[in-house]
Amino acid sequence: MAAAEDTSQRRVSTARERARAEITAELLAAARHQLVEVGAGSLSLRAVAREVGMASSAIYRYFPSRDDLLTRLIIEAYDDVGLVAEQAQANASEQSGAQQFRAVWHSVRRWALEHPHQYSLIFGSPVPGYAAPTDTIAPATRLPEVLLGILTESTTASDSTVALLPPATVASAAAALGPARATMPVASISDAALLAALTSWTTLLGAISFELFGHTHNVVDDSANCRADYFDAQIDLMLLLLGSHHT
Amino acid sequence: MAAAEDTSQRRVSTARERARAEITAELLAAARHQLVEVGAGSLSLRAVAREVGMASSAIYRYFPSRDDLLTRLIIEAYDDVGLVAEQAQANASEQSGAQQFRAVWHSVRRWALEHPHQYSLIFGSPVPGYAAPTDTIAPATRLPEVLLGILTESTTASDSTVALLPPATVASAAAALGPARATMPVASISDAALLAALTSWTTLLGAISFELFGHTHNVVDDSANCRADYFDAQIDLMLLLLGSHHT
DNA sequence: TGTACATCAGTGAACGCGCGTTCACTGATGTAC
DNA sequence: TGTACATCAGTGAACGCGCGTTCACTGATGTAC
Repeated sequence: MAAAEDTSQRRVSTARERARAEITAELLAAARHQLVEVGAGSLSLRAVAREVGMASSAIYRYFPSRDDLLTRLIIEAYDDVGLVAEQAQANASEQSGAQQFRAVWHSVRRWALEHPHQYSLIFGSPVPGYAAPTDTIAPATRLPEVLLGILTESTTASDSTVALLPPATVASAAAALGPARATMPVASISDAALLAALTSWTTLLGAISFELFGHTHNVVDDSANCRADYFDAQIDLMLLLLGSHHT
Repeated sequence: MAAAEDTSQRRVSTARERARAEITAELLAAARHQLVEVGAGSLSLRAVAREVGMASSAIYRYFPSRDDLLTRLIIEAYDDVGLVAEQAQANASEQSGAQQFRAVWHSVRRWALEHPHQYSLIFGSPVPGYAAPTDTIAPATRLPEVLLGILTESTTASDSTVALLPPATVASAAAALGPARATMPVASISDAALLAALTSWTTLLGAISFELFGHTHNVVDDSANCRADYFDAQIDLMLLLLGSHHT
C-alpha cells in the first residue's frame, strides 16, 4: 500500500480506471442496499444515485440501463451463494458426504437469511418485465455443481428411499431430465439418484423460500432456533431420500 | 328470469345492489386479468379502470384503496385453489388416500399453471410494500386442511421413511411445530408424520413454484408431458416419505 | 518538461410518462310521506 | 300515484409524486508530440 507507485508494470491501472472500478462497486453496493429496502421490482436508478450522492444521469456512465444493473446484481447474487457454498464444502472436505451436504445447505440458508432480497432476486418470483440474459447461466450453476459433486461421491441409491419407486416412474422422470444431464456433470449418477438429488434441491430451496417469504407463519415457531431445527430435520429427511444417511 | 319480479320477499336485492355486485365482480375480473399482464407488484388501479372503461376515480366507490383490492384478490386466490382441491378430493373420495393425494396435487398444479399470477400472489415472493391483513388466514388454510385430512386417514408413519430419522431430530423438529398443531386439526398425527406432511407440502409447492418461475429451465424438458411426469415422480417420492404408498 | 487535443466523469435541466388519491360536480336510483 | 329529498355511482380535472432516459454543458484526467 505504501509502495504502490510501481509504474513500470505492463498493465497499470490508471487513476481513472481505479476510480471507475471503485465507483462501480459503490454503485452496486448501493443498489444491493436499495434492494433490501424495496424489493427488486421497484429498484430505481434514481434512488441508487441519491444514495451515493450522484446526479441520476451519472449512473449511465456505469450502466447502460436499469435492466443491465439488475443483471449485474443477479450475477453477483449467484456468485455470492456459489462462493459461500464452495467455501462451506471446502471447510468440511474432511468429513462425510452427508456432513458436507449439511454444511453447504446451512451456509446457503444463512446466506439467504442475511441477504433476503438477493435471494429472492434469484430464487423468488421473476422480476416483472425483466428477461434474464444468458450471462447469468454460468454463475447460476455454481451452487448446483457443489451439491452434485458431493452427491456423486457419496450417494448409494440402492440403499435409499428412491429405490422403492416403481421403475416406470423413475424411467419417465428420467426422460424428462434430459436437459439436466446435458447441462451438468452428472454422467455417473443413476436416474433414481438424479431424481432424488433434484427433489432435495426443490425441497430445501423451497424450505428456505417459504421461511423467507413468511409462508411458515402459524406453522413453525418464529424463534431462530426452532426454524433452524426444522430446517435440519428437512435436511436429514432428504439425506434419507438420497441414501447417504451415514452420519 | 322471466318471473323475477317477486318483490314480496324480505331480502330483495334492489337494482342498485345487483348492479353493485356485478360491477364489483367485473372489476375483480379486470384486476385478475391485469395481474396476468403485469404481476402483482405493479398492479395499478388506473389500468383496471381503463380495462372496464371507467374513470379511475370511480374505483374508489368499490375499493377504498389499492391495498384493499390486492387483499380481495389474495383471498379470492386462496379460495380458488382451496375449492379446486376440495373438488379434486371429493371426486376421488372412493379411492385410496394415495390416489386422493395425487388427485389434489395435480389439481393444484393445474390451477397454478392456469393462473400463474394468482398463484404467485399467494405463494411467491411477497408483494413489496403490502402487508396481508388477518382476513386472509382462514381462506389460506383450506388447501392444507384438505391435504391433512387425507393424510390423517391414510398415513402409517411406522412404515415410512421418516421412521428412519433419529428420534432426537424428530423431537426437536416437533418442538418447532407448535404453531402448526395449534392452528390445524392435527391432534391425531404423530410428530414424524407431521414433519413428513409439511415436507411434502414444501416439496410439492416448491416444485410448482420452480416450474412456474422458470427455475427448471435447463433441468427439466420444456414439454408439458415431461413436466407432468417429473411432478408425478416427486409426488410418488413424497408418498414414500409419508408411508402411504399403497397404489 | 510543456503544450494542444482527446477522452471521460459528472451535472442539472428537461422530456413524457403513469401512478394513487382527492374533490366538487352531475344524474340516476331509492325512500318517505 | 306523485312529489321532495337523500343516497349513491360515476365523471373529469387536478394534486404531487417518482420514474427512466436524453442532452448540452463543464472540468478534470490522460495522451501524443
